[in-house]
Amino acid sequence: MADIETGAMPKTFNPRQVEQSLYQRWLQSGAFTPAIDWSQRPFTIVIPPPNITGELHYGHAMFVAFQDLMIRWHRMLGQPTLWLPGTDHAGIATQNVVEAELAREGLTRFDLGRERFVARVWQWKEKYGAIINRQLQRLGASVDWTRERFTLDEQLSRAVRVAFVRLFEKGLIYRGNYIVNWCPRCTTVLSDLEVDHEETNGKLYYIRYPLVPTDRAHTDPDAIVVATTRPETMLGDTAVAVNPADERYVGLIGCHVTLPFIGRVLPIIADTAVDPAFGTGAVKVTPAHDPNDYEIGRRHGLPAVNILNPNGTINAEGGPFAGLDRLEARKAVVQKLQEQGLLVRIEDHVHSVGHCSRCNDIIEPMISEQWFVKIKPLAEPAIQAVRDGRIRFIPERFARIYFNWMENIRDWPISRQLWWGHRIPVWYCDRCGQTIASVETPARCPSCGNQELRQDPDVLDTWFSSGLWPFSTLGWPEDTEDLRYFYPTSVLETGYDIIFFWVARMIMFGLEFTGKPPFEVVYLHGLLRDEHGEKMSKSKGNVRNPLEVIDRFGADALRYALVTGSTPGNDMRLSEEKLEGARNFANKLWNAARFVLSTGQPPTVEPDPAALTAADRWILSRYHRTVASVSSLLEEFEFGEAGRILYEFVWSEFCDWYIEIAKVQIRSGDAARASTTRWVLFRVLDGILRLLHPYMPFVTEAIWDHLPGRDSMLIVARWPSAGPTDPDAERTMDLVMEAIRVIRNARAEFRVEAGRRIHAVIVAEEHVSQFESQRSIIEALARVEPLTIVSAISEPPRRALHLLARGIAIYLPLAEMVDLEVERRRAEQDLARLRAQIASLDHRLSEPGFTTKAPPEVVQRERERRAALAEQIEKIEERLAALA
RNA sequence: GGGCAAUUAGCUCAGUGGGUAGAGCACACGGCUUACAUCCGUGCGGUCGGGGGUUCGAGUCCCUCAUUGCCCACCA
Repeated sequence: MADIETGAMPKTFNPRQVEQSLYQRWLQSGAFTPAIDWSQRPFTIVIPPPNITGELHYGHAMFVAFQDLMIRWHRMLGQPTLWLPGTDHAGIATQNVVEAELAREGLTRFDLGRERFVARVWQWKEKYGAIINRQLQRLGASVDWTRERFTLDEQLSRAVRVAFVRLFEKGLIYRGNYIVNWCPRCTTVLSDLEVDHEETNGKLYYIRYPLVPTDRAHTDPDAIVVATTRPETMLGDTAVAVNPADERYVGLIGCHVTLPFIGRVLPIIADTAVDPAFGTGAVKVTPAHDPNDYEIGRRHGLPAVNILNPNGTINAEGGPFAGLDRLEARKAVVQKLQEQGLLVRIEDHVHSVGHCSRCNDIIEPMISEQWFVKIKPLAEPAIQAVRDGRIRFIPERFARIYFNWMENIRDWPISRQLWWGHRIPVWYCDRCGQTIASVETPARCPSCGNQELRQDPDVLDTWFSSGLWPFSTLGWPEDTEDLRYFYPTSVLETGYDIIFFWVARMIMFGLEFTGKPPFEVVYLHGLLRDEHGEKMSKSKGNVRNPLEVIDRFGADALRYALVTGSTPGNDMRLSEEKLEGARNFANKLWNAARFVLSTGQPPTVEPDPAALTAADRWILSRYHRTVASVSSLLEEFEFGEAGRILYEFVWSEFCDWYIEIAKVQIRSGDAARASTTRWVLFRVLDGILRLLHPYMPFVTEAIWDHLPGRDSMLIVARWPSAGPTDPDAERTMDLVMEAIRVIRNARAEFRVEAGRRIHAVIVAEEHVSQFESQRSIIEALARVEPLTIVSAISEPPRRALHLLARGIAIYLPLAEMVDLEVERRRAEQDLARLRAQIASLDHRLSEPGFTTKAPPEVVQRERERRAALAEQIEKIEERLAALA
């Protein structure tokens, strides 16, 4: 090998050898930390803070790939670029994993008590926070570690309290008794979003409620039958309802029944919410444990009897069933009903049952006193911001999903009966009954001076703090320089599954607290699925640690596969094959660089354009086109397409063609030509490294390291700008490459030994000089010798293969291989194909509307195609005549 | 009950101002051609889910149906 640095470059790219040290060098160079420069517009992304519940998985690698791509690209554009890292305390989720850990030690959180339990969770946070950061580093995330945040940091916690108090003082936070989703396992309230509904094969129980004796006299039946899927809730019934228009029951409205087991006397009421077609048309009403019944109860002033303890067991209201878990109570109630002859029948019934999204326990609707955010006043401006384009969703369709949710949004229960999270900044004075919301812990009650205040024991929904993330991380509520400079952020990149949980809340809070939309663009990637298309989840056991993949294929391969294998908003599967392909691409680039470096030092001065060959000018032209299209695709967030274009350019054009051509030019014996070729090789390689760096930061930086004369790292190199194209050179090379292709094709078809050189005649017509200038390239790449290039021939050679390249005739006199009969058949087949093409073109051109209505350039192009086809047909006909 | 996506080569997927269908993998044939066998060359392979419509022209726009997946919805 000729030399320079390639000695240090192994034959295959070894990511493990370079990744970690390159990351350290980036980090130490300070490239991740932007300098505030008010003369320039910054580019900012705040990381979607990973939950500290555990290690990162594949899905996280996805957001790293996209965000780091944008970040590195903008950094190369010269903008002050901030990617702010951090993690989320993830209230209920983290509390659950730590509780599960305790359970393995035979403990519950109550054994530790609140303080010790929270300390235990902090230990967990330290451990997993560190693991997550290590994983981000292995992925190559160029985040600014000097600005790392955690949602429970003191400053961010203060932001939470300030936000709460401001909403409270504005009357947008209230406390009240409403029916909510209750998870008995987590013993906390949940928002609607945290409840997963699953279709379940359940039962519909028909239960007889006896009429009170006084009512029995004037009616026919002595009981009314109701249907329910949750018979145990009958313990909390306070009425039976029928539809007022239901003739079966009109006579019973106003009568009373006796609730079995409990003995409570329940009125039979009329309410239009009752569907006469369902069940018996009579429904038991349990205002405390069913949202519908809650509404009915409100309309009719019914009492609500809560029959459940927080842990899901039946409380004293359940009489004989007190103490049983609700599901055991169901069985017991059914059995007792049966014994007493009150169970009419049981039907199979499919219905959806709410489950806790965190622990999967069955959710119980329950009346409970909670804190709520009055959401409509926040939602309206948030809808407006998207509607008027201040925030743009990519892909756009998600804006509709956002609107649909925001327009039907319900008040947000924000208190959680948990220990891990931001304590609600509200204190109660038990002496005078005052409720105090305060950023700082109040010393005494402002109205009665009582110093013994009791803080609300609950914590806030974890998404309350996440909603503040884009600005709390930059210093809000303080008016910091970071906040002024980097906020609003540029792009919010995340999965479409947390639009409601997170994106919507950030928009509402951002507008409410800062008066500005928190970001300009919401880019939503699809969810990562396994090779079988299954959603990845811990319970399915198909989650993979990205580090395992990085160890096998390299971080570049993982990132490239994630970014190019997907379309925004569409799910993707990641297969081994895709990862292999991406790894191979990194290796291809590595080896292209090894070749370029092996050619020796490039000239330091740009060569005279006149010294460039058509091939040189062609690859430079193609490179400039690539720069232009990659840049514009990135502007349009078409990351996958830009990645594919780069792949195509690097592999098919630069490696497969130009490098092969360069070998010929370098070995031509012409020192000047060899030198300009080296210049072109280095020039294009340099550009490729820059363009590819946001996709494959490690391999590109590693190669950059070997390039001569680099005094700074690629991470801070400038993004290239597109130079002029050279259509002339492109046309010439298109002809030459096509000629080489058809010759190769014929060689393969006729089984010419790969190494054998054969004679070829190109009838170049007016292109003689173009072919002549590329003679040595054609000879080498098509393996022809001697090569005869003529403008015309009087008589075509008889015993030769006749090929056409863009209408140019090429003859391969392969006397011993050519069977005239076979040749004739080939010619006839070609002719038939061309005639079919020309016929369809003629058809189009003759259609009345086409020539008049289609754009002139389209018509023109079709005419040219027709002319070219006609010319080819003519040549083949001549050839056939010659063969005859 | 609403809504959204997907349906393109054997497989996984691109195809984003409508203008002659692409890639990777797989497969077949031939190659260790001194950057790379994680490679090179050549080839095979698609009535773009069905039906209708708009248009000179539809994978691309509209309607409809089918299959699959997902989201939303207080289905006792």
